[in-house]
Amino acid sequence: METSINYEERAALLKALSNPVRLRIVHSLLVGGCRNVGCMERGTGMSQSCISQHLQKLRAAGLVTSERVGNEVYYHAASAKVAALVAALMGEEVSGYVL
Amino acid sequence: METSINYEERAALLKALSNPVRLRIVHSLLVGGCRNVGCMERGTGMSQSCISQHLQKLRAAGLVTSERVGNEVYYHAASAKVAALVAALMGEEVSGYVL
DNA sequence: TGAGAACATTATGATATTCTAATATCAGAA
DNA sequence: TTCTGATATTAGAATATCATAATGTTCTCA
Repeated sequence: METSINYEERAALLKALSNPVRLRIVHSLLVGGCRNVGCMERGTGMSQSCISQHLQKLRAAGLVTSERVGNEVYYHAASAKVAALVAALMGEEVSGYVL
Repeated sequence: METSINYEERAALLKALSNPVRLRIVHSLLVGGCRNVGCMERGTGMSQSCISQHLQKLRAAGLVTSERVGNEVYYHAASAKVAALVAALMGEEVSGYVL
């Protein structure tokens, strides 16, 4: 059994994505959908606090980055690696994604 | 925000994989490593019960299948979809994997 | 049939996750 | 500066996860 691979780190990546709300958020970012919290609230029906906490987890895991523009904060998928993973999961083409 | 996609189901898939021990087990199956419980025990250092419970979760999520051969039970990765997902995560080629 | 090997299941305590409610921060407009 | 909208953080309860210990089950072989 392979022992040199960092399974902890990769499992943590999956864990950060393994929640329906977070997966939806990240997928939405990749397909050019919701980028700020308000839109995600409306899209998911979850509370503002809940969305914000999920975004915090995604940030902590390095899956998304954020950028403040005036009053709002805009999110982006952090890397091509994330895109590749989600594409494999969703059965979609990475070429259709936006970072 | 896309609403017709089943994020619940896909998140559940990720969740089943999002544990270091389970990820290692599935990856091992894909690269032709450990196939039975005893080998996984030795490879991970976890107890027999613990491995068995993880295998149960993997089975329940449809990630692996099992096959009894005499005294032992042999496991296999369940689908090409699983292989594609793990390949994307690990940065490996699906072509090097076995189902 | 009986013992032992290989695996599965159950019970349980410790820890983690996830949501809601309440409160705090931060930027722009009046 | 004060109000307001947008987002973040904190506290807390309900539920889920994970490892261990103990017990069941199933197969092989003597």
